[in-house]
Amino acid sequence: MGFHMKLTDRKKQILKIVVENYIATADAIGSKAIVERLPGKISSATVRNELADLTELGYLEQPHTSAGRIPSAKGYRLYVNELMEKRALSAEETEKINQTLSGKMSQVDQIIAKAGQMVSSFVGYPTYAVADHRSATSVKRFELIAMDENSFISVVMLSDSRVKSQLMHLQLPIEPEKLPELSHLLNTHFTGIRSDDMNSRLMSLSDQVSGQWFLLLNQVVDYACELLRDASHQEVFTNGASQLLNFPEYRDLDKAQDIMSFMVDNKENLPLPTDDAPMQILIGPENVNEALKESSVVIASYDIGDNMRGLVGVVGPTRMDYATVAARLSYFAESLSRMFGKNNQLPPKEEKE
Amino acid sequence: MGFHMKLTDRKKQILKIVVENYIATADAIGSKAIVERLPGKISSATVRNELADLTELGYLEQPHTSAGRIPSAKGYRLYVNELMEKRALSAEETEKINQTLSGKMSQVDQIIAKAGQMVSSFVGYPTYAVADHRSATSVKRFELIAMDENSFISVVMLSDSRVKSQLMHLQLPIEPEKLPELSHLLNTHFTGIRSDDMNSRLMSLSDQVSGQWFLLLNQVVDYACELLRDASHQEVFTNGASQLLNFPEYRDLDKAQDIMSFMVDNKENLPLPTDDAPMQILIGPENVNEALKESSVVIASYDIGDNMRGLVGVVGPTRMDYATVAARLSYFAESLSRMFGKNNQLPPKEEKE
DNA sequence: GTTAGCACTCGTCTTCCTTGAGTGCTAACC
DNA sequence: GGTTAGCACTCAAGGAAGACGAGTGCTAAC
Repeated sequence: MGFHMKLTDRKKQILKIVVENYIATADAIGSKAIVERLPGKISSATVRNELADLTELGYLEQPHTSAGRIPSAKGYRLYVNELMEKRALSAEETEKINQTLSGKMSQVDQIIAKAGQMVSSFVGYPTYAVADHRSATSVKRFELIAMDENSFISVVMLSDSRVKSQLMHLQLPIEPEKLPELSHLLNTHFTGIRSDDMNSRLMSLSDQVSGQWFLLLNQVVDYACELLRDASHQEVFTNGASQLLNFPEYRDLDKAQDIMSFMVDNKENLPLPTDDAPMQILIGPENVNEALKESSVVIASYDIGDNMRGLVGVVGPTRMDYATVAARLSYFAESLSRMFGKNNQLPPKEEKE
Repeated sequence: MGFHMKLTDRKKQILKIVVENYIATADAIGSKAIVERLPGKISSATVRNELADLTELGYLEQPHTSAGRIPSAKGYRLYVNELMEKRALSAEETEKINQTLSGKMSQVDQIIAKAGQMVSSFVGYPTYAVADHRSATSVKRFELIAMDENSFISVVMLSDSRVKSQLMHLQLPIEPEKLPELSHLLNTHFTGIRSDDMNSRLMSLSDQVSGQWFLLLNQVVDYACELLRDASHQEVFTNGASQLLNFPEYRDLDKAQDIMSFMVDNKENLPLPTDDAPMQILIGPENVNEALKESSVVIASYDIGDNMRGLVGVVGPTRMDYATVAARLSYFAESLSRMFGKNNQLPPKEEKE
């Protein structure tokens, strides 16, 4: 048996049958059952020979001597790369997706969260969703609004077009007329910079402004720093994690516990795409994370606004239905890009400063 | 055997032993083991007689003829109401809580979410957290900030002191000077009312303002409506749901699936307290929700700001360690109230209009 | 009211056996 | 050479039978 021998067509065909059978039934398949699904008339003994070869080459595994064959991670990989038929979505499926998308969504966080939710219910696997900031976030604009003499609202617009605001209170009263002046100060000194630089800027102002003003500035700058920090390690939304318990591979309570706690409590280190491909598939041990070594992840990204992308990851057992998931997920991602991408939502903006 | 016969002290003592044993081990206990934990010298036959009585009265159950006794829901209830010793927290425990609480939190949503998280890790059971608006939310103040001639920021302050804001785009350009005028319009007509009434108000303005202005108002009012709607069915945060899988009562995959999907995907109808008691315990079948009939929930509430309370619920099997959970949870709730309650955070405000 | 004694119940664990799907190998075939 | 029939072998799964033992309920005596 050669090392880098190219697989014969028949071997590939058999591998494909094994993979698809396992995806559908979670059961090993034997030579006899394979013969039935193979087009020509071939004896089971022949198939057994082929199976032995495929096993030796590492594409298949047998759980125990008399149990038929199941795909190995390497087998899945070959299947995904070469054998899998890119499924086209049926008219009903695209229709259903379009319908799901038609509800209006306004805020970025909402789009991200909702996207995960929609994908999950549509592909039938749990998902996670997160925003991907392509470049460092900074503040684009400050605005202070007087409420009464002891409190005011500070509004902070970030470079990714999100706007955040909060009510703030003061120890000492301030005349409302002063606020525009302070806003101006903030806008001239604290926009377009990274959160790390904010404090030093603030310090350099400390002798130019009165103590009372300084306290106020400090409050607002603190708030902005907090926002920028949050922006860098973004919230991860997960959906439908409990669906995992339906799959027989997580019947083992320990495995279920592992994967669930990872999806629910440890969301932060779910995998992010490593390159710019529109879609990426990580199969079993290809996942760096220990808790995912027996699971697979399909990740897609889509555009929202400028300088931002949304990510959706689908999580399932290694025998996940890659063909269907990939088809649906990529259609989803494309639709989302079309709806919320740069061209559609935001008028082009030049970067500040 | 009388109907409303008051239980003898010995019966109560035995019930207590059964409950606490079951809480600790999840196993039924028999007469012989009970004798060992009972102070005086009593024979197992006597205990058997007592057990038979308690079973007939509905406080105990036997899984099968030769399996000892476990508490029924009624037994738990008696235990919680009368027998449970209110645990005092140890110095280390209060210290640990205080330490956990010392990190600063600014925004209301953050407090809610963080509280659930902290409680979960501290009581060792999953929790859920939600904000409880005591009175209907309305808009307190609008503010529009010009960005460029095609876009502006609308800032909406709600009656519960939260401030939300969003960037909005216009089809037709508008002169920035007009915005204060429009803000004023919004503040006079759309503050202090319920979201249901907003549309009719908007309609009544439709012939007083130009079409272009109307579009803008419409956009802002829509946004406000959305916020008010969100406020009424508030987001529910859950934490540590996967811990449930540790408990033997959820070893059954179907039950695990039920409770997990309830905690993760169906959070909205986790129980809210039915009265104003600072803490409430719902035992097994006392829960209205089908998925919780075999679980218990301990709910506590705490004050944040004016007109708002935070809720934390602890979810676990019926044999949850009520004494410990209750002690820790109530200390937590009190501490949170002390930190974020009316007196500390917000200066008193009179209601608008 | 309490206790000792005893027959009885019933879930759990272990052992042993059967069954059958699936394999790998050999030898014959085209 | 690849292909096929035949056959002995393996091994997980499922079921039956029995031993074990924790726990009960009842009776009769204290």
